[in-house]
Amino acid sequence: MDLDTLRHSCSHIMAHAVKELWPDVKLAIGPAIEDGFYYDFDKSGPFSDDDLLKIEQKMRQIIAKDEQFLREELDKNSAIELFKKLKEDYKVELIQALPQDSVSIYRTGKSFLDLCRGPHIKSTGQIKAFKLLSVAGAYWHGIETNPMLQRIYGTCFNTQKELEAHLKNLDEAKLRDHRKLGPSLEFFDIYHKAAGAGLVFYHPKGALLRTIIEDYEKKEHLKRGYQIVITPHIMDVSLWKTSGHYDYYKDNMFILNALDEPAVNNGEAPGTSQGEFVLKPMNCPGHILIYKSKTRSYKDLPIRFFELGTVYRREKAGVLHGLLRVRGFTQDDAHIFCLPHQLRDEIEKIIEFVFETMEVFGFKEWGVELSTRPEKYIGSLDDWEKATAALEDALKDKGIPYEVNPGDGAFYGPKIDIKLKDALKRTWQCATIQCDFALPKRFDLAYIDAEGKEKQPVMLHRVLLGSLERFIGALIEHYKGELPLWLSPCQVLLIPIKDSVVEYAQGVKNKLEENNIRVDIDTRNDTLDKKIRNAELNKIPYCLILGEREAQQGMVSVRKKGSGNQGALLLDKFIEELINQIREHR
RNA sequence: GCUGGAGUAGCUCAGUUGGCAGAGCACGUCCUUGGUAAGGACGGGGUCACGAGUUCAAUUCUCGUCUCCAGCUCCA
Repeated sequence: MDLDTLRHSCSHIMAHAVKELWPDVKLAIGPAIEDGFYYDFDKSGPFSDDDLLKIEQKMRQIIAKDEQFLREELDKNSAIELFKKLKEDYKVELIQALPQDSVSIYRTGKSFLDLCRGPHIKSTGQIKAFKLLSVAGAYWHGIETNPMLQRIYGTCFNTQKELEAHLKNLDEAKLRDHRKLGPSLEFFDIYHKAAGAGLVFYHPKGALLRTIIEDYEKKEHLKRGYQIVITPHIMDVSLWKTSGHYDYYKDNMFILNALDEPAVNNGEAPGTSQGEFVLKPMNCPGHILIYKSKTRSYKDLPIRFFELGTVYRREKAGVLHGLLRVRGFTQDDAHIFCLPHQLRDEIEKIIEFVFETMEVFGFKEWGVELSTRPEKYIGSLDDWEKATAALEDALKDKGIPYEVNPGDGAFYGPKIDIKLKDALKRTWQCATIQCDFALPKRFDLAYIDAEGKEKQPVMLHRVLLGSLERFIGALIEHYKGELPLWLSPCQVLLIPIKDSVVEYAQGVKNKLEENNIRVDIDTRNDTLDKKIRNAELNKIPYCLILGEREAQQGMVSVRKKGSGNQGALLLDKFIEELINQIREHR
């Protein structure tokens, strides 16, 4: 049975049940979605968890009756009359918006009918396995100013077994939640009371993880002809007016008043700032200023500036979510200034860089999307076409399948988004490549061409991991907190069995550290079993158990996370094997 | 920002129909010196999210604020 049809029918049965329990409720829409279905209702009070159980029960009764789904065609006007009589205002509105002359409705049982294009299953008895999951508010037509309806989510499968597997998968996702794992592994926390919401504090282990990631990225960027730059966290408001960010995102920027400061006169907007500064929400204007600091020749291009740039955005309270949406985060951000004919090659290089980086971090699958010009945009239509074509050509050149998101681009240019898929096949927005003719124009960027004439360079914005915060969240969930060896903040934990071997353990620690292995030592007064348990819970890749036997022979007893005792090895041998394994991992 | 739910020790959670606040883990001290996932005893730790109101008395009831959770809208 086609799952979409099954789920769509299941959502009708849910609406049927709701109408029987609460006849005054008005129906909105109820489609099948990925993994399930929902139906939006207009009801005066909220649905409680108990109500969900009641609805499920009623649905089971309707399913037990095995009522037929009967299709009827009606002309538009009589359909409008019918739904007006039923006081289904939302349905009336839907029908009025439909272009065709006739509409179809479906009846189930004596009492229930619904506007619907279909198709549906034959009868309600074909539903074998379903569950209602949650209630949430949702705007009518998804528009913020419209009334808020109540949406009930549910899911439905062909067999009970598949349903249970899906529910288990949902539980599995909960176990991987970075908001739980992150703090419990002492990677980070997100204080709310003392500091404010949406601000991340990296604890030593998380800061170490981030440092490892940053070091890797710096090295790779230098290798590929990028130059590392560092720009200020606050910059005069006039700069953001020039860039256009102020007009588009003023409400989402942190604006600092420093009225005792004299107005900045940067020659561009004299006197406009009156000592107002903006906490940077983007790194591009900073990089642009560096580009503009001297005359550039066509021979210098492409110029690739890379910055681990920390930006702040005043996100609405309701959108904050763990490490995925925060108010302060660090991007692995680069801006590439190039000649028009270099554009495609640069884009292709970036795409290769992205894919290689994803693989190094252990992500094997991804989806690619091309987003085009939005309603609010700057720049000329001609430039937008050129930019979009450049991105599209690069994707085609590389033979990369992609989907198009019309109108989803940035205000200054179209973009390619690369969404990686984790171990549970969930997608994470990380890399993005944006083509931009607009900012070079606004900032009057130039290079001198072979004939000595001033020309305008093209600019690419791109991030690989996106926000390091979000990426670390993705890593934690992908690996369930069990990071690969090369990323583990602590790679080896030394466990001396008793006080008399602590000195030996200290020697082992020094030796490992000389080989750049990250190592901790647990000298606390706990039993061996307890220390091993702690190491497992902290997801440390290797433990070395050190007692009299090992100390006498210069050996270490190796315990691998998840696979237990590996037996004893000479210390040198262990180090050799470990180093090989770290290399192999990436 | 919107709709709904929630907030008790560092963590996981009991509890008080309005009358001195509880457990396990974690932490500290002592005993124990161990061989591959929790050794034992004792102890410290709380403005019961915050602010008002009702009351002889509020962690408990009412209102407001903040934060978190499930979504919606948004995401340069």
